Amino acid sequence: MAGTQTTKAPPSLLYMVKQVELVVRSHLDDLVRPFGITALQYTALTVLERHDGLSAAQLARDSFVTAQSIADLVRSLEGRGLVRRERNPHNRRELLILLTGEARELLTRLAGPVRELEERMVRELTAHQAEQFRRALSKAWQALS
Amino acid sequence: MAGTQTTKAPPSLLYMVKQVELVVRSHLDDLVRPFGITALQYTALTVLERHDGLSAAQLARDSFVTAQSIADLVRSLEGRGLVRRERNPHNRRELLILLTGEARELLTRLAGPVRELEERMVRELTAHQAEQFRRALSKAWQALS
DNA sequence: CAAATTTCAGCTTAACTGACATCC
DNA sequence: CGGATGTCAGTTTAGCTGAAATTT
Repeated sequence: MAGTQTTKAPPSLLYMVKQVELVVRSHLDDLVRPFGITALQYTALTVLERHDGLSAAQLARDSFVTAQSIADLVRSLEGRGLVRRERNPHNRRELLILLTGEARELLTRLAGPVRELEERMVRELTAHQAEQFRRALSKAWQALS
Repeated sequence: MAGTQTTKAPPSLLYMVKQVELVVRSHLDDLVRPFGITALQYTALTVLERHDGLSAAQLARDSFVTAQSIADLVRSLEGRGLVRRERNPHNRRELLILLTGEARELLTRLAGPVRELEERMVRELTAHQAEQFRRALSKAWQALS
């Protein structure tokens, strides 16, 4: 104990990351709820948008979760008609996960609102600061992975 | 649709925030596991460290969760001897949540490792960039709250 | 046979809602 | 009584583990 503390310690960076993620997820849930999906499912769809035809095992490795957890998520997306699964012709044990046309339409309709949310998140920053913010997040992710 | 996309869209800021939070929580869980608590419980303790004697209702409002969820968390911390609850003498329906000496010792012992984790997160940034990162997180949180 | 992928069954945790009692 | 706080009971969701089947 180094003397009496006159100013409170600021929230840690770790805490602030958590708080930002919490409030982002809350807003994202509001945006996607009318489409009958959760923020988690939406995020999985955007991952597939960048890497269509991933297998569940690959998706799981990229997401820090077990294959089992991904299986549940994919099953729910398949039930909603947003993904279909197809055997990899070169490796018959793999099931490739592919976006359906309905999913692509959903992603197109959500692109604007999601971009607005993202712009709102950085509205107090200059364009340069927003870019630095992106780089800092990327470097933080790399440094801890 | 502005023509054919030749380069993949980068991950969105929203996605990167989520990924950083995920990997931070994973490391934090590793740090606190030997003490028999979860990252979530540790985070609650650090909130109480900054605002000791909060009521469960206040804690819930600050954390975007229901009073019921906080009650479960507080009960588990009380069972581990890390907080005690005391009636507010001026308002007998309120139960103030107070850190115990054991919790303060635990926080002291974890302070170093947690600081190291935080330093690792920003090790690819200059001191100035790390400070800007903190400000960007703070502004993003405010803009969405 | 060994490793990778998927699937099946069951479990745990952390959130939620609703109903209720207590207190100011 | 009305509003805030806390508690009790039950539910849901998202993650987990372990075991088994299939393919390379």
